[in-house]
Amino acid sequence: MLDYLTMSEDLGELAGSYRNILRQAVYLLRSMDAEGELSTGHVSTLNMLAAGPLRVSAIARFAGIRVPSATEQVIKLEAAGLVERKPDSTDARAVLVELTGDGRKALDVANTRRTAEVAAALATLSTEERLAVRNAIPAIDKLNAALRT
Amino acid sequence: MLDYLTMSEDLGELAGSYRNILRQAVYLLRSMDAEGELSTGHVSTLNMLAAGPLRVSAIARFAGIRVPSATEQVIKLEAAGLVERKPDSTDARAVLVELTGDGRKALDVANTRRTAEVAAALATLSTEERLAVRNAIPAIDKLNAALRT
DNA sequence: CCTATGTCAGCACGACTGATATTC
DNA sequence: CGAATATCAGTCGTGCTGACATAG
Repeated sequence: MLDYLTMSEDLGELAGSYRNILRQAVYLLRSMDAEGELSTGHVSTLNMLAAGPLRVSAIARFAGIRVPSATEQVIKLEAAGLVERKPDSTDARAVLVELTGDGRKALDVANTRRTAEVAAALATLSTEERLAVRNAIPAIDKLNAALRT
Repeated sequence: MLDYLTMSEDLGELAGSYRNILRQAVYLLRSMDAEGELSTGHVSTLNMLAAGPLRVSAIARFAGIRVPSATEQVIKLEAAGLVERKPDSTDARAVLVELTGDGRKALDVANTRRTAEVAAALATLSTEERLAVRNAIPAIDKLNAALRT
């Protein structure tokens, strides 16, 4: 009984800490936006396409946004010459969105810079702290998946 | 030399994983917005004020936004009756923003629901996974602070 | 006929820059 | 006078809902 109460208490406290971290993350991501480079949202979308073409509805699902919002993103990226829209030969309703060569280049530039920025911050941690972050990543992944439902 | 290369490689890999988690966090936070309740941004602002009154410029600094954006937030919260603006007796240029009783009540409701949501997700993890998350929080805090600069 | 896919139109929220008092 | 504080005006990005066309 005491154990149960203690654990509940800890869960709430841990949940509060985790909420704080989530909140920080939003501002962090935005602060990594740089002048004349891809925005965070565009980088996310292009990263999804790096593995291969996707339907607009699939982009929406993976990004956690509605289909019309995904359409809008795709239109902007197409106007910038970073993706192409092609018909799906197996389903005439669908549209396949594919990275262009320019898109892949721009994505590489953005990914390199952003990852370097995070790596530099990781370098300021102690070895133990880095280990703690590394060990938590699978659990955080699972946690995020649980929250998404 | 080999060690150095290996460590660099790991740093980049860890940085990429961390970027993935950051990206997820944005959508997670938004998905916790509920109908007829405070938005994520308002909850953040009110949480800052829970400890005591703050200047508009302090709110902007803590939230990582510009002063005009903070002013806008404060105006909306004031219109909703959740905060009050009072003059600073020590500096006539400044404005002190303070929680009202209604603001504290609304904040408690929102915090309780949001923390419960995260706690429920934490409950789906194993004890080891929860421990890994808990152990990583101080390091992630430090990491976020390093990225902010 | 009903569902799935994508687009368009119109709206809301929240950030930004630039300009403007007011006070230190 | 220059710097700091807050506000206002106007703009932009990005999400949403609702309506629609087209294809399965």
